Amino acid sequence: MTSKKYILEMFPYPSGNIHMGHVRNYVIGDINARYHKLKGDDVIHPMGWDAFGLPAENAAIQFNTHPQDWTMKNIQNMKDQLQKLDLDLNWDRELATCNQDYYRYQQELFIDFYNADLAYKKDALVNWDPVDQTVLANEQVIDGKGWRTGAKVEKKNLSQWFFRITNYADELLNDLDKLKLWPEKVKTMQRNWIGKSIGAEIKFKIHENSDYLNIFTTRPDTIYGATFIAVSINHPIVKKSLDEKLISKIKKEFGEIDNDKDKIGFQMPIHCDHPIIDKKIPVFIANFVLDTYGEGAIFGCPAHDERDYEFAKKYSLPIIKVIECKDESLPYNGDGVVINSPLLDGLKKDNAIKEIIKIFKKDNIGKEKINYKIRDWGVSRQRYWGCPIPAIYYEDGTYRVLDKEELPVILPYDVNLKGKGNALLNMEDWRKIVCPKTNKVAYRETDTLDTFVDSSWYYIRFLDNKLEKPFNAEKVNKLLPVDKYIGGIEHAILHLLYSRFFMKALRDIYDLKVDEPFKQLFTQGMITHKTYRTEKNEWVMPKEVISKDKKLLRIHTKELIEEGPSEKMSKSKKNVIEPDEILDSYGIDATRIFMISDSPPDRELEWTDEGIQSSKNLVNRIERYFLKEKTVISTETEKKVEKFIYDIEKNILEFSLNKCVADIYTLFNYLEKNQIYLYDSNLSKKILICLFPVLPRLSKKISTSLFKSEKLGNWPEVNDELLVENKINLPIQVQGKLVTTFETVKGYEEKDVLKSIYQLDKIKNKIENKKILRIINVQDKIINIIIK
RNA sequence: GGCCUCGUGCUGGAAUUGGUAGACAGUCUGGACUUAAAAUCCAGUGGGAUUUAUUCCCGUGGCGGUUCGAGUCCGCCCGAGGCUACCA
Repeated sequence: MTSKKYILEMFPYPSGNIHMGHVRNYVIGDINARYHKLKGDDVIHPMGWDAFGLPAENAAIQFNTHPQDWTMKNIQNMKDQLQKLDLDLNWDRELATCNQDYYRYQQELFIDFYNADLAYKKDALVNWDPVDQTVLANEQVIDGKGWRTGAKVEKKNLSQWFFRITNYADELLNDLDKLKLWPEKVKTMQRNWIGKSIGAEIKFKIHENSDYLNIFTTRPDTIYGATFIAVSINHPIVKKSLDEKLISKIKKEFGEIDNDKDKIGFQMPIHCDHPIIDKKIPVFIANFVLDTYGEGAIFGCPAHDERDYEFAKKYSLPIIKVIECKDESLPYNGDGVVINSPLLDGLKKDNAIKEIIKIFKKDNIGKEKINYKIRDWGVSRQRYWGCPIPAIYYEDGTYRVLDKEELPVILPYDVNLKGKGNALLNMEDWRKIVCPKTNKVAYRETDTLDTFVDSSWYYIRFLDNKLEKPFNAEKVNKLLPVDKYIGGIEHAILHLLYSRFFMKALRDIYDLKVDEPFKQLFTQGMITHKTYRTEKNEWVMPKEVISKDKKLLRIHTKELIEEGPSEKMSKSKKNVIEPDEILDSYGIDATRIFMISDSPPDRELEWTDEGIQSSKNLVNRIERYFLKEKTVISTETEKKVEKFIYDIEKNILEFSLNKCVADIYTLFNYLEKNQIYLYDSNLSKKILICLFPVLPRLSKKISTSLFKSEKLGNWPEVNDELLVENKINLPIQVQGKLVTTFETVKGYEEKDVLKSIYQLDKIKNKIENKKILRIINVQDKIINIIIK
């Protein structure tokens, strides 16, 4: 029975050239795709381009070109390089996210999301790069500075589009358990990112007026220990209580601290009533309270929280112990018996939490609450080179999301990128339209979508890349999830979480039957290389380094070179190996072998000259082997070949590709050592088929010369009978320690074996004059003799 | 600080998932071939001891435990890497 196999590698950003990391990624996928084809499966193995994004704009400015031209040129170049690698890809499925026939359907999806209330617009504090005049994503802010400009990032209140990923927080979390074929590490990272905490929401009444302050806590059991309230500077209560001038002064002070772990606060002219005890507690604005988590307000319990403790010490606030512990161990945030809390005394943490929530509920001052760390996904980007958001604004400030009939909103080509900020803002002709529905003047949205939106659904578009709808629901139901998705761990959270969200959202909008986009995720390791630098601390490319008299020298200048540790290949350290050059010198097969030998594919692979050379030697050796004249073939040889088929298949399926290489060596070591040559026998056919996924060129070449055909048929069925090895070397232990092995056959009679081994000198020596207490015979595996 | 992953020869790594530790490869050493180098082929390559053998002992970061038996399971400790970081 044939089945479908959708094998996908994360599509590349067209930066200009394929690098070794890509090669490793695609070789791993390609071996799988080729194997499944040989098994007779319907294999989908597409390739495309994650083609929108800021680097294109930067390059356009730098090289005086256009992002589109730059991107298209890169795509062509990289496609040529991929084709040189001879990967078995479905090029007819190719897509590029910057093409109209992709992004116009993304605009449709945006409208779907909007209509389903999964896309919305709101004012939000965003990271604003004052030099580039653009919003930056959180991950583009490094140590509070813009990654490109190095300018200190400001918080700015802007109206932004969001996707309601928080609607799916619980499902995204729970469904991780269903993803049995995902690395545990990635799932953990996603769990942490979603950050579900169970606790309580408590209403604190403001003493001076009738307002309330909501506070989220995971430790309501410590409520008696609350001695202050702290809120974020952006909390609405701040605006109500203080004037603008003072607020900006505090903001400035907060911004000026050197160590951002230092805690400072400002006491507000208001207080809160403690919800249980009859007392007032002060309210502070504190720099350590996050406005993006919980309610942006906390109650401080200094005795049982490190941050609150530090803050209380600094501002001489009372510290009340409510969990039993030694005074020296304060702040103590562990479990324990509640004290100094009349309604909770004697209870342990869990019970105390339950009890206090009961009391809160009864008095209507609080309830249990689940809080998530994950925020809604801000998708607006003030950049030109992205998918235009299909919305328009009227002069009165109202806006309308377009209807699908009004699509596409095409990204204009003639822009001036030299100005500051989003080039679309200056495109008056493009921006200004007359709304066909109202006949009113309107302006197009100039923000474009985060490029992570582009990559959140491309795996669906591949199934029908020319369809005049975003996707074909029937095909999605039939062909998704992707069976094997291969890529770098750096996408563990963002891309993979966004894609999971998209799949679930689309499922709900279109009534699809798919819950998760990727059934199996395989994260390949990076490729490392030694680093080299001159005494002047200049990085030097490996190909410029030669070894002479045990010293490393730079080829042309003869400068002395110092060798550094192996690190991820990077342009900045120049420790890169160019795939093109390797392919030219060693060929595709040797490159493929090296990509999977030595290290398991999910771990680092260190590039070495010896490694690639010995891979080439293996390829040559196999080619030479098949030139030798045929010899007599024994059953034992048949068995070895059968074992090879079984092992290599198992190892391909388990992504243990390094072991596939070992299987190949083991087989040819056996054949050559015993001078068994198979030439044009049936066994050769089987071997060549099994070599094909790993060494396609070589396998084809030998097949053609021996059998006059490139294709030798499907993956061979493993003959189980030949796999069973009857003869075994049974390990014999005395007192659990190996003494010798005994050659016998499977299914031996225990007493016969014992009789024979008692005659062996080694055993005799050990058990002479001793009493045999017990014989442990694990049939066909081991015999252990226990003596006294 | 929190969470996760992982500690096996000189190196990358195997080990049927609790049953012969070190497969396979690289490196290095010696030998064959060669005018020479590369390639190729042969032998050796965890540590130690000795009577040099079809020998013995030790050995999977450390200590302890479970078991007839532990690289594998459990507890504590040490170390490395990754992610995340004032998440209330």
